[in-house]
Amino acid sequence: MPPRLSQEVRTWLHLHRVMAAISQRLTAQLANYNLTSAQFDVLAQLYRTPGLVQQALADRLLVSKGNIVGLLNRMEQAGLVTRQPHPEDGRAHLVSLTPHGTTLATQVVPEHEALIVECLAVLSPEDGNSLHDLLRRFNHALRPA
Amino acid sequence: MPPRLSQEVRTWLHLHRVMAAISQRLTAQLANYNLTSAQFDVLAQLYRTPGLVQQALADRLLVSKGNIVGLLNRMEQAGLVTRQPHPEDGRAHLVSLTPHGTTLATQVVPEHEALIVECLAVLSPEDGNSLHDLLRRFNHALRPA
DNA sequence: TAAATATAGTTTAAGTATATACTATCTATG
DNA sequence: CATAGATAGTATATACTTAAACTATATTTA
Repeated sequence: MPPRLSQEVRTWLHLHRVMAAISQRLTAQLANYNLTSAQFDVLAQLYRTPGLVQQALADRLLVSKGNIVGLLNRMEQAGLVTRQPHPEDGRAHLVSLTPHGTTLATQVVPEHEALIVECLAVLSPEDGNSLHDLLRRFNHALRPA
Repeated sequence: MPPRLSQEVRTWLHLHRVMAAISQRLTAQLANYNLTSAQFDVLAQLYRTPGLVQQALADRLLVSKGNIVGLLNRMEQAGLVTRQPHPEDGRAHLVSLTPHGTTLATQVVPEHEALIVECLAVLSPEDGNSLHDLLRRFNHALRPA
């Protein structure tokens, strides 16, 4: 007979379920554009910050550099991004959106953000503010350790 | 020049980073026992609720039933779980922990929960309560849609 | 400057995850 | 009872993800 779960564990489970519920909707929306969530993340990052090197992309998306390689291979294949040699660093590649990638981003990034806003809107404005503030502080407190 | 991100999008990004930071620590702890996070989830679920059928396991862990197949194959290989024919349903398999799996669970489940508690402890008790309450309500509000 | 070290990107192996189609069994309806 | 539809589990194809080893280029330092 296992003991009742602590509040902390239940918080962690709630966090998982909230992420899962929202991710599911976002993934479904992106599927309309033949984009996976991982590919959208790359697209949106390059849309906001053009001309990143692969390692910078990995750092910003919190994934390994090896992950980025396969992701960019598939997105290059799909005509969304290009890799160009870095003018100053012979090891690095500058990654950019193609015109097609840029066009897609201008369409899908705002829709994606609108769906996030819609998901968050199930909370009252006060709760939304509280959650944002708590998560921001939580994130900050977790950083150094 | 992209516009500033909305508060909702920033909340979503904070959620991602908090999950990533905590998941990283949990994954590192589980690696000491040669367990992946996915395998731990199966282990802990069977520890708390012995004798589940594969589909029930998939439902509780919010993953596909196909995912469970490969997970159980590897865990069976590692001597952690067994599959037995269901006594009343010829299609189903009852999944149980082996003695080795049970022993491992009694060790690693409390350590895992302790690390979750430790991560949540970077927040004040009041903030911890607020976060739990907000996420519980958020989760509930997201459910029907 | 030469050698040691670090970094950018790639490759590989293993695991995770989904959707889809398939088999076997169960359940409900005619 | 027969069959039509639902469900449990599996197999396959594709994609995501990491860690580790590797190559090539930069940087540091002796």
